[in-house]
Amino acid sequence: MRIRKSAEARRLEILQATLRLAGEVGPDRLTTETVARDVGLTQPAVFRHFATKQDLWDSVADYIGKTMEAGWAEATGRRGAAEHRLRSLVATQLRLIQSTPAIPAILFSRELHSRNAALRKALFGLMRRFHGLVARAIAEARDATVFRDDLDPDDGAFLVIGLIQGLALRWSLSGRAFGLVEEGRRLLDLQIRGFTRVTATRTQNRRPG
Amino acid sequence: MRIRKSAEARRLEILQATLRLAGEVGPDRLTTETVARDVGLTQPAVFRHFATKQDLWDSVADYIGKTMEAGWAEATGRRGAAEHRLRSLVATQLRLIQSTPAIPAILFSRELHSRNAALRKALFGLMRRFHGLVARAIAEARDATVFRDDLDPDDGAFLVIGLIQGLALRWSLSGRAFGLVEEGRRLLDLQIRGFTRVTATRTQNRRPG
DNA sequence: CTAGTTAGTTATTGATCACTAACTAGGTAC
DNA sequence: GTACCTAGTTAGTGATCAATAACTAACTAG
Repeated sequence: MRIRKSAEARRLEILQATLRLAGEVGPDRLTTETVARDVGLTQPAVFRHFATKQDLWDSVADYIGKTMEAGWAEATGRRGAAEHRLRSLVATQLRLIQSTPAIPAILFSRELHSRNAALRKALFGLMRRFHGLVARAIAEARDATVFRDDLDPDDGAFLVIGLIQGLALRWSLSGRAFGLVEEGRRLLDLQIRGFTRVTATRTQNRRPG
Repeated sequence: MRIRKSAEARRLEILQATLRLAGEVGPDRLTTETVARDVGLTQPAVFRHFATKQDLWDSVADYIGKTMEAGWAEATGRRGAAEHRLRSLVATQLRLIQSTPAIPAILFSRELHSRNAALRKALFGLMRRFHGLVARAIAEARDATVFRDDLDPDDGAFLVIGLIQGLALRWSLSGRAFGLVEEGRRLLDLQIRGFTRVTATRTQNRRPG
């Protein structure tokens, strides 16, 4: 059967299928045949829309980047306490990973990186931008005397990002057996408790484990 | 030229070459031809020592596991404060990653996982064992009233492991541009400061940023 | 010295891919 | 309704790999 669609609609279909399938079989094992079947096309039809497979990956990276930036803009745009903005950033990122599990798979895939330096640079740049946003939220919370004043915002942001990445990896290896966002909230609570300035009167004990 | 060696010696040579090269070109892009050339053999000679490539990967995973367990045993064997054991565990792991950069590459490689469920399970099991050791050290430090008593050891261990993984990923993406162990020590200091019980009299301020 | 074993070789095969060439049918402008 | 454009098709190519077949030279036991 031959179903014709507009070039633009097909491009988007192929992009999203690639992204979804990359999360299932792994970025490097994903063939154009698999993508084509998924969107209901023959394999060569993919090359009507993307000159090379590399071009397809570049577009995917671009798509991920735009999606992330949009999410971050929304999370940082809302007014409120810096600590709340920090939570919002992390939650947004985890939701994005949960809905698009290919993201860590692509980020972690050394294959794609060594094959394509541009993609690696783009992903590294994205990570740096996210780090900047997190560090900024931490710095503001520190300046508002909510976080300890000996807390280095850059290092704090590295810990928060490590929290996300460790969680994403464990989630991935576990076969996506738990809720990323809920687990993330609990861990972030703990991490933030460690960041928080402790006044002399406050002792906040819970019963031990 | 035909250089004969004992089967056992060759097996080890091939294993170590695979491990090293996996870190350079990526686990899934690594061909038996590349491995063979590296140890000075022809490609089919590899199959004199490993029945299939899968078998080679299984052996690599086993080798990594044994190396890790040995390192952990040494780090936890030494007597001393629980907090010191925690630092020792993290430092050991980072040293291991620094000397064998393929480890995160293999751990993160979704390709290998989807192709080989056994490998994935083995790696997940290793991660769980490490998590157990870290959690135990944290629990002991908490019971010794060094760490806060509302600190859940499992969650604390997840944060510490996230620290390692985030660091390893950043190190890998950055082209291994910094010292893993030093950077790790600084971040672990920060993380442990967040775990530490704060007595009412202690305020520990440094000048801000 | 000889027979058997084994770590190596060269040559080849079959599978899997990305990508191309040549053709075809659906949509649209006039 | 005809000419043109373009999103599709089928068929096929060349590259890359893991793995095999058949043979060979080095070592080793008797």
